[in-house]
Amino acid sequence: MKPELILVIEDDAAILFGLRDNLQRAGYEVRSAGDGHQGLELARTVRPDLVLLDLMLPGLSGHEVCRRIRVDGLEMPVVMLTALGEEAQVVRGLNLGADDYVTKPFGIGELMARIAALLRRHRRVTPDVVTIGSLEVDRGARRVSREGVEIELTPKEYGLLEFFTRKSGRALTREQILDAVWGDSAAVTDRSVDRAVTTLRSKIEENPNRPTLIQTVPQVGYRFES
Amino acid sequence: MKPELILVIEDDAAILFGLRDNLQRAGYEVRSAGDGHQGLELARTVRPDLVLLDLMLPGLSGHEVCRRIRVDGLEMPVVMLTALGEEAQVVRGLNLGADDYVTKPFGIGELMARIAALLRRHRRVTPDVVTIGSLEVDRGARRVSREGVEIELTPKEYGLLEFFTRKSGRALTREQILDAVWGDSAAVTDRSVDRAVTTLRSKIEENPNRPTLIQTVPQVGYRFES
DNA sequence: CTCCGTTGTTACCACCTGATGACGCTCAAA
DNA sequence: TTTGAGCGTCATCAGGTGGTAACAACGGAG
Repeated sequence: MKPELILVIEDDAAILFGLRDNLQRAGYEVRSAGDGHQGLELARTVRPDLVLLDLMLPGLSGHEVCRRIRVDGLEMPVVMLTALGEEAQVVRGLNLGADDYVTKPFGIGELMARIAALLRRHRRVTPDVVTIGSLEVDRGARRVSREGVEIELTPKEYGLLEFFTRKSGRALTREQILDAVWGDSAAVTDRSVDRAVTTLRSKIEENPNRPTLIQTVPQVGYRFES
Repeated sequence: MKPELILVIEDDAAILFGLRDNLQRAGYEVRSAGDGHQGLELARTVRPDLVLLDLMLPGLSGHEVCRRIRVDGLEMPVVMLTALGEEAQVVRGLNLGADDYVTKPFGIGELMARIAALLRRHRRVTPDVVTIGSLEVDRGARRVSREGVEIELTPKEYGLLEFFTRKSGRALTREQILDAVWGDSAAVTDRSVDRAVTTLRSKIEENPNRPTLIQTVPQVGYRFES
């Protein structure tokens, strides 16, 4: 099993050092950022398994980083680090989609246990390799195969498929798909979603004319079988 | 939307009363138990959406209750309530599968926010599905089925049915239905509602000639059974 | 019993939506 | 510079969808 990747967004170098040290000793891989913008960028690109997020940050605030992470559809657990006596802040953070918070100064044992609990719960919900019918999607290795033979997908095709696996069983609007797979930066028509779905179907469906994995939901978008 | 059900397992009557009061005011439905055995029994039978669990309990300890809940494969979030200065206990609790803990005395606002956050996260994974008699409407997947067999609906039919499920039990005028399902943009006669209801009935009613799910309310419109 | 307003049902067809082949732009590798 | 893969857009086409109309059925009022 690949070690789990934790992103620490924290501007206090001493605390960051302590966290990094403890996390690595516990077997996690660690990336870190010193301000909000850089942290958000890393969260988007390296897709950590969990984010440790200081509330007071230069650049974007911790709240804003958390909110944008959720807006982007990223689902990893987020743990807020706050100073004492900020209950109001905490409430706000939790409402923005944070999963937990820990008050500084914190017991390192407690923090590690919380992290382990969140990762365990999250893993239960999103396993690394997903099997739908005879199709196998290995999110860890970024590989797709059917009956052992690998299916080559382009980056966009894979991104679309991975998004589908994370939202399997739910009807997804083209807009949701665009936001998640293309990102809000790209100015793209939702016809492009259709196009991408067609090519993806041609590669992963047994019979692309009668798709079973990716269903069209008329007037809405698509649904991936669960 | 049905209110979410929270099970509180707590032996201190004063704290229990306060929790119950706050939870109900926040719109949750509350069940409670005063000892571990009874609490576990309730968790198994009523399947609450979340469990608030005191650590010190007569009968089974909070830890034991939590462990058995997980052993049983129940996946609802569990929040532990602990007294101050029990970090070791907390670590143990989190490792047993608790999702969070709160230290007494706690700020009620913080507790409520944590509860809301956990429910939100958990709900993201379990789509909301409504059951009327033997009919099952999965709003997340945009699917309808009866006894496991899927019923294919056109977009308009589904939109109409979903609207009905959201307003079930109330008589709805054709105008209300038009506004909600067709949108004010479309200039459509209210005979179209009749027609849509007819086709919908033909698909979802056991006996379309004697409708039970969608009742006609003469001179007004229709009512969906609740 | 008859008339009339309301609702159910069926047939028809204009329009829209989604699938897909073709094309061209961009970017990176050779 | 060339080449080719990736990908977004466009045009076209087939099939489904749903609105309208026309008629049937129903039920209440007089």
